Order: sequence, then C-alpha cells, then structure tokens
Amino acid sequence: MDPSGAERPRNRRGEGERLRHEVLAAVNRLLDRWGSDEKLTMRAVAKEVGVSAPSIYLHFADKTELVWAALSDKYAQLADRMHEADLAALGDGPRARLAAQAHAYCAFAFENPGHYRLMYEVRQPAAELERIGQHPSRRVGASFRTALGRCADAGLSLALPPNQAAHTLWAALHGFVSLQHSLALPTPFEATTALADGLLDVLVARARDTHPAHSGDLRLEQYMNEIITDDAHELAGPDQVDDV
Amino acid sequence: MDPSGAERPRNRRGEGERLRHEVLAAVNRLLDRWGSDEKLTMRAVAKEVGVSAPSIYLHFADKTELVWAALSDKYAQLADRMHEADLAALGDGPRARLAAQAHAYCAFAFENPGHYRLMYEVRQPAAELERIGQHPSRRVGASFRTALGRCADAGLSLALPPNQAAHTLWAALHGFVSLQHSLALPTPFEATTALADGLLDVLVARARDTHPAHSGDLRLEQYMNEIITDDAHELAGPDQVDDV
DNA sequence: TGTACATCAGTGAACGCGCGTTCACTGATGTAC
DNA sequence: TGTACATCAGTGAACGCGCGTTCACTGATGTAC
Repeated sequence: MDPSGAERPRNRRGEGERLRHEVLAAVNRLLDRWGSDEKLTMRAVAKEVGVSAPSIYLHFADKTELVWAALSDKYAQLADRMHEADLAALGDGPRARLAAQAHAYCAFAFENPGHYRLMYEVRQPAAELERIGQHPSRRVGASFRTALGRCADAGLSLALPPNQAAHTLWAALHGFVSLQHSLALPTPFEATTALADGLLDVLVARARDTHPAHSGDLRLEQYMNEIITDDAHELAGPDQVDDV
Repeated sequence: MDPSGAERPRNRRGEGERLRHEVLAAVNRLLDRWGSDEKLTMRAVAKEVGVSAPSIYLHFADKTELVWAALSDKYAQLADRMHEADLAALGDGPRARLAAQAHAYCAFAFENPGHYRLMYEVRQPAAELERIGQHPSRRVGASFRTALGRCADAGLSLALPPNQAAHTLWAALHGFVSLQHSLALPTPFEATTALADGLLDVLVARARDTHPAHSGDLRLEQYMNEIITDDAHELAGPDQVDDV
C-alpha cells in the first residue's frame, strides 16, 4: 500500500479494531490486483497493510477466517448489486428487471475476477458452510427465482418451471463467466451480457409489443465464431451419415 | 498402490518408458480418489507408484509437465466419450445424438470430479496454451456445434444461432456441474441430466411426433426446491411494488 | 566361454524456499493514587 | 502535579513443516572383445 514510503502510524489506544478493516481492505485490493489467490499469503497481506504478519492474528484466528471474512463481504456485495440493478430497472417491467440482475451478475464477475474465482472454489471449509447453514451465494439463485416469478405473474410465459429456470439461468451465467476465465476467451464484457440476453430471450417470452434484445453494434456472432470452432478435423467417418 | 507390500520390481532394460505410464496412471488414480488436486505432490505420486520421487524426473521435466500430460489424456477422453455417445445414438436422430453428448459430458464430470476441476482451473501455464494453439477443451464446444448443426439440417429449429446455442449449452452444462461441485449441492447425477434435457428442450425444437424429455420417476422439481430457495428474508420494500 | 565395461533404471539424502503460525518482547499511552 | 503501573497496538525472530527439485550414488544387465 505504501511501499518505501512513510511508515503506517500505530492506531491510537482503543482504536485497534481499525486494523481489522485495513486488513480486509488489503485482501480485497490484492485479489483485485492479481485476479487470483495464488500469492495471497499472510505476509503479502501484512505488507500491503504496512504491518507485520503476526499483527493479523490480533484480529483473525487463522488464514481461513481471514479469507472467509473477506469473501462474506463480497457475497453480500454481489447480492446487493443485483438488488440495486433490480431497483434501478423498476419502472421498466419485470423482464427488464430480470435482465438487469443478470447483467449485474456478469458485471460483478468481470470486475472482481479474483473474488469470483475464490467464491466458487471448493477450498472453503465444510465446517464453515455447516455453521452458516447454506452457501451464501444461494441468495443469487433466490433473486433470479423472484425476478422470474414476477415475470410469470405479469403474464410472460416461462419456458421452464420457475425454479428450474432460475437454476438454469444462474448456471449458464456462471458457465459463461467461468469458461471465459479458464479458457482465457477473448470475449469482452458486452459479449457475455449479449449471451445472457440471448438465454433470457429463450427462457422467458417477450410481451407482444416488444422486440428482442438488441446487442447494439456488437457482433456477437463474430465472437461466437472465435469460441466455437468447427471440428473439421474430427474423425470424419460416421459423422457424415445423416439419419432423419 | 502397494502399501507395505512387495516392492515394485525395477523395469527391465529398455523398458524404462513403462514408468512414464505408471506415473500418469498414478496421477489419475489420486485425482479420482481425492476428487481434488490439493494434495497432489510429487512425493504422493511417487509413493502411489511405489517409486522414489526423483524417479519421476526421469520422464517429466517438472510438475507442470506431469500434470499437463495427465490432463491432456483426460481432455481427449472427454471428447472421445462424447463422440462415442454420439455414435451410440446414431440411429435415434440428431436430437437424440445431441442429448447423448450432453449426457456424456455430465457423466464425465461426475465420474471424474478431480480431473474436471483441474481441467477448468486457470493454473495451466499460458505458455503451454500458446504452444498448443488453443485450449484443448474447445473440442467440446465444436462437438456441440456439429450436433446442433445436424439438428438444424434435419429441420429442427434452433432458438439461437448455432454457435451461440453451442456455447450457451456448453456454458450451462459447465455451470450445472461447477455449481454442484462448489456449492456442494445435494443433486444426484440424474438431476443434472434432467436439467440438461430441460435446456435442450428450450434450445432446439422437437419434431412434432415426439414428446418432451421424460425424467423417469425423478422429481426434478423437488431438487430445484432445495437448491433455489425463496428469498422471503429479502428487504421487503420495493419488491412488493408490481409494475406491469 | 570369460570378463571388463558402458548403460540403464532407479535411489537416499539433502538443499533452499516459502508458508502459517508462535512467542517473548517493546514502546507508547491512558489511568489510579 | 507527579509517578508507578496496567493496558494496548503492535514487532522481530524463529519454529516446523512440506514442497519441488538436485546430485552424487548404486546395483543390475546387456554387450564388445
């Protein structure tokens, strides 16, 4: 945080708790900067804060507790962000509200790739999950479910039962983001939201007086051509057989 | 592999290459056994083979090369498995062939959770990707693309452009599997294939004389209720407002 | 047929590093008397 | 007002561990002569 510069002043008496927040902020900054938790060590966090490593143990029992505390914030941020997007689109109808939430999900994943990856890795201890009762990201699924329910209530027909549609939407968005991360796909953010819009068009019918999602001047098909390549080099035997 | 038992006999002269395959097999066994790469160390692999750790370096330059070699096999296995499922359903029409490939994908992920996770993590070196040209799992997307193309050729209408449909299908399947893994969802394998079938029903229209996918006696909706919980505890303000 | 030797398939011990974590400590500061 | 002291917010050095990897080596085995 403050490399080779003035050293961090010691907190005043009774204000030791401030360090806790500084540490969490440092974790978030490192995750943002590196986009991964690979080098997220106690020493690195301490250095980022401008403090010695043992100081972290004044506020966190161990590394697991530290990481979990940082992630808990982020889970809430994701859900809050979807909620805000939902409210911002409040006047545009239930379908627009659903789309806004899906976009907010993608935006969060793009802006916080390090956090996102960590949130959906398995490293979190089962004991902690047990304590909380369920995985904190369940709020995401619930939020989609609610938005889809509103669409149905408004007379827009869903292509799948609501819960199944919610889970499918969530999984697909996660898949878009996750594949993009792990395959190092060249798709920009707009392509992902366009993919989300495409799926939404398929999952929930549009009111008769609206037209399908318009991806602006983004040529989604071009990106799709880069991602999905024809497998011309596949064993060319039985594939030629056409059978219907 | 052979704990506290007879020690592994040294390979005969000229057959040193055998160890290479034994090592790869050991890596696969450990990944299967643990469902994760957390404890996949050179020493653990060596122990599983029944050999000393430095012996591995007779056949692999470093750990990265070892893991990559093990994964390359698996990427091919996944694609092969989808191809076999495709062939097995050859007489059932292009739609059944597509479904068979989707099921094969899910089955692979369920039976090889450790490999699957590793395959879709980012730890693989960018240099290696560069060398190969593209991520080996691109074959998956291509295979879906081909199957969807056959559906379209047979007159079944697709809800999205073929490449986009292929990517959406792939991403959703990956999402189903990935969410199941990382949220420790209680859904059995059949629920995942049922979800896949549901998405397929939405993506590609059925011929008029067929009926929608039947999930047997599986009550998918029940699992969905466990996964997607209502967020009754959400801030209950503006959500009440209905606006259409 | 015998034997010296090159080669092969591996080994045991150790190096160096980075990690999470512990422990005895320090120096500033508020407070009781 | 002065001073002894408890408390607070930290620190420096080190421990113990497991990791990837290296290096000098060993003993069996095929081969040239």
